Amino acid sequence: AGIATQTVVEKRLLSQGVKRLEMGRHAFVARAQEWKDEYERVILDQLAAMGASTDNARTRFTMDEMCATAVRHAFFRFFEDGLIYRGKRLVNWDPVTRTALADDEVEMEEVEGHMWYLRYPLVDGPLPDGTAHVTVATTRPETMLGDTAVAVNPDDPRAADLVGRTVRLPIVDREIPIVADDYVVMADPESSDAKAQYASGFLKVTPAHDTNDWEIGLRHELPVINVMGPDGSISDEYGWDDVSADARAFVGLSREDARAAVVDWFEERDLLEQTRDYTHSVGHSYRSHVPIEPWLSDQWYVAVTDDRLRGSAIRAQVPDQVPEVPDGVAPRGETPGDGEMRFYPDRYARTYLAWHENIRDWCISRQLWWGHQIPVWLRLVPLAEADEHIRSALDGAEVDEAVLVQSSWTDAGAAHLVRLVTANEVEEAVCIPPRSTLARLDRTDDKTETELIDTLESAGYERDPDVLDTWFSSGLWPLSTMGWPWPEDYPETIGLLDSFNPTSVLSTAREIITLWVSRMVMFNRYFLDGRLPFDDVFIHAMVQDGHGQKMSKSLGNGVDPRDIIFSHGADAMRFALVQMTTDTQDVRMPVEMVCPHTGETFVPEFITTSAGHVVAAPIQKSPGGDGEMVSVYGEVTGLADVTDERPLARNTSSKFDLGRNFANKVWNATRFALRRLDGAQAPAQPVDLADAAFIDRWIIARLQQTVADLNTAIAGYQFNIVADTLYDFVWHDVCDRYLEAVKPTVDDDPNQQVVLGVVLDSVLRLMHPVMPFVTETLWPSVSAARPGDVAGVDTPAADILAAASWPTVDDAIDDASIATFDRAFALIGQIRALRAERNVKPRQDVTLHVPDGMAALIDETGGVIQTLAGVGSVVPIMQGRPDVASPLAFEGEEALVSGLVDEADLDAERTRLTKLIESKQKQIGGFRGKLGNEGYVNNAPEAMVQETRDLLAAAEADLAAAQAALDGLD
RNA sequence: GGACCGUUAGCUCAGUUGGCUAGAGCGUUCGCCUCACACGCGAAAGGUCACUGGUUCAAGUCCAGUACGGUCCACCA
Repeated sequence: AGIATQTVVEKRLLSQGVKRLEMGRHAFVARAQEWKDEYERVILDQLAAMGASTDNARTRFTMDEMCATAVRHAFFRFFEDGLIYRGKRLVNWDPVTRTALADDEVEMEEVEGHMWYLRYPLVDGPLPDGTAHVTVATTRPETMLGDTAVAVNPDDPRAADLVGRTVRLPIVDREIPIVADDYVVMADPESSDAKAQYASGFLKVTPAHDTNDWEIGLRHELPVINVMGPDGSISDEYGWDDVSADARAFVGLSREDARAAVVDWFEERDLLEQTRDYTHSVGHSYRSHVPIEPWLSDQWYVAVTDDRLRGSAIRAQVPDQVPEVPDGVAPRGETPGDGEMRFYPDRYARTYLAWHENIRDWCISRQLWWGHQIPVWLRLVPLAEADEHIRSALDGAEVDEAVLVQSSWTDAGAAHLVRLVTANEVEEAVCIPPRSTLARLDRTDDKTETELIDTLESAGYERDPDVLDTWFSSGLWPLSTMGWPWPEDYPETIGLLDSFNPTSVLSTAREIITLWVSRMVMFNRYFLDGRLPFDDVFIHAMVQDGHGQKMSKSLGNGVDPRDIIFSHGADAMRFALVQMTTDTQDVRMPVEMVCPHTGETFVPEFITTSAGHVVAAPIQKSPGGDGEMVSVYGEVTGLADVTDERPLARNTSSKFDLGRNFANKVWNATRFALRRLDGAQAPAQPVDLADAAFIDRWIIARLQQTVADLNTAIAGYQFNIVADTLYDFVWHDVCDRYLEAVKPTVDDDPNQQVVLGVVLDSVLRLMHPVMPFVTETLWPSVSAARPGDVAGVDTPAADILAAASWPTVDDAIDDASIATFDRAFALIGQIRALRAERNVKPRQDVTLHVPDGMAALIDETGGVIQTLAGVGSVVPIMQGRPDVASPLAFEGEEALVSGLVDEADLDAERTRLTKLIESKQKQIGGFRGKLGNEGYVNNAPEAMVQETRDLLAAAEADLAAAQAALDGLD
């Protein structure tokens, strides 16, 4: 619910020829609701397609009745506690759509404009040095009608003579003071700062039409004169009451026309000193794309700078991320939640802190129809007609100063905010709580909500037409979705607040730390006695397109997850995304498109059209060359402006191939294993690993190591490590090594069948969070097929994988088996390399002639080396050298492989061994260099130095073995 | 203007308190339709870790600066 939605709905209606103002508020909100329902379905479809484990019975929308109650209750509480106030402030006003915009809805654009230098004559005549005027430099001459001062930097040499004097404002004939203010940039043509180059040293101060001037106005207590109306035209109806005869001619002009007219007026009277071209950045409305107008209007604010809100948000941070709260914030205390909120990665703790240190009160009113309407009724009455207690409360108050008083609208004792709008007119504001809160207030009258509103409206009150900023209701999310404040009114929510608030982690995007995270923390802590809404905040990376641009709807470079699911499947998409989730700030995803007609894949181009939009497609130049024809997948759809057309093609990205292949691998591996487990008998006892084959002890050890690694990674929100760990274990250890190794033995080894079943079962459990669909699908078959348990591996049965327990780890991981396997695999690697080099067919077994040490390893690993390296027989090397054999050096010993080829190729052997010798020599050189360095030997940890010595010894032994082999060739 | 992120193999990226010979996937090259999987199996080639300086026995990793790309904030920082 927000400005974007209203804009989209408005645009849609307009395309049907319907205007918002004509259809009326009620009908418009109904249309917006329809639009929201449509997109809600899309979003819920996406979530379901992606396999989000959400409780769909508790889907919530921030404008649901339950959430609306929370919003109104929260507003009422803040109002009563004096944390909501009303004040005149400059807002970012869009004169076209006539709405105020949030700062983040303003887009800064570089504009090529002018700097005009205007002369304002001194009132009391020239100075002794002849100075008769001051020259102000401005890019917005039309606002001079509202000038109430001229400012100069106190360090400016001219300040001494001029500060305290007055100038006569041309056109308006208003006498305004010259004041000293540090904000003013001093003129310096040599400066690298454009502002100083263009400055005259004198700044016209227009508090009603410029945010900086507003601040200066506050510092010098300057009058605020608003000379514009809501459409941006010059007007005398919004606070301008000294309109001179000359100025009268400007009233009614648009701001653009007024600018030209003011410049002409000055030029005609020789008061325009000069005009220079000037490029500067100007805030534009993201809706209408016109320059925004800083405009004075009445808005509602939340006093987030109050220590109860800002201070509480800061105190929530863990001390090791924020050791000390900043000055002006109460220290952490015994309040629950203090010092308990942690950001991942760490750096975002500083982002959050910096925002709160510099926070300003939050303008929460929006001139929209779509949203929670502000629950306040307002009326203006002459001071004389106000209630006695209001008059006395306002006694001595200044204009615009708001005062909370006891309300007279009901005897509930509720608050009532009053404020002098002018010296003799008072604005009364009454907040009405939601029905459920009203019913619980301790009061003696029995008026219902409707009756109260009737009473107020018959007394001349009208409801504020504005709605609340989206983030006001979003900030209440952890509360409003759990039935707060009155769960007893929603039986299905009873107990939820205590179960899910605080929740363990909030996962969100960094751009939302200020908008949303901050507000949730402030609100939750305020309303629940300090309780945090969540303990951890995980800020994930953002996906950018292949060019490093952020994906966005308006750019059209975003990707619908359903398109990826269509091309690769949900599990593949999830796996790839998890793997991309590193702790950096952003990740790139090259986007391709698939043409629905030809099936061909192409990289879309994004072009900015004359309308300022971007579309994707192969681009063709129009024949006339007077514009770009946009051809969407072969069909020319017209010139440029096709942003609302959903592309006919689907997006895809080769980024997801890896995940698709992995899902396929798991499926096939399971298929294979199930076939081998078919008919397996359940043993009476869990298998004791001491009785198991070496390869079984190894895979269980690797399983346990993997579980431990996954647990660590998950606890630290290191999701890319989770994906990589799973991939490495499942693909390489389970599939490439274990499954291959057990092929010859598993059919006849009941214990191995049990281990295989347990490994398979565990793999599915470990992979389920990342790839839920394929694993859940395989689960029933695997559960049924696994014959038994392995002692020490806890995998209790479960009907549904989603609800199956996570494997627990035995503390004592069999590291020895892992180390032994690594040695064996190194030998396997050598034999395989040899086979590849000689083009030995996979089915062709070779013979390995081994020395004693290697024989022990082969023995210990029980056939693994033979199976994985394609070794048919192992014979002691002492029995003699075969005629045709290739030597290899392993752990300092020489072995021979025969059966590779029929004829010896001595040159190939020499080349290979020489290469090996060179590489060993290089290694040895490195190790010796290190050990020869006294600094290293003396300063590095002893274990590391010893390790280097061992490595050196091993490399030297390998070198000797390789050298012996080379010599043996002759 | 400020803050933050990135720059490592042709491409997309790992590399958490500095420490073994800098890794993965894709792509490339060679050999395989080996009875789970060609979305596969085995092997190989490929990197002066953006640049400059510094700290250290030791720097992809820490510090300072530069260049390029990106994100956010902009009254403030």
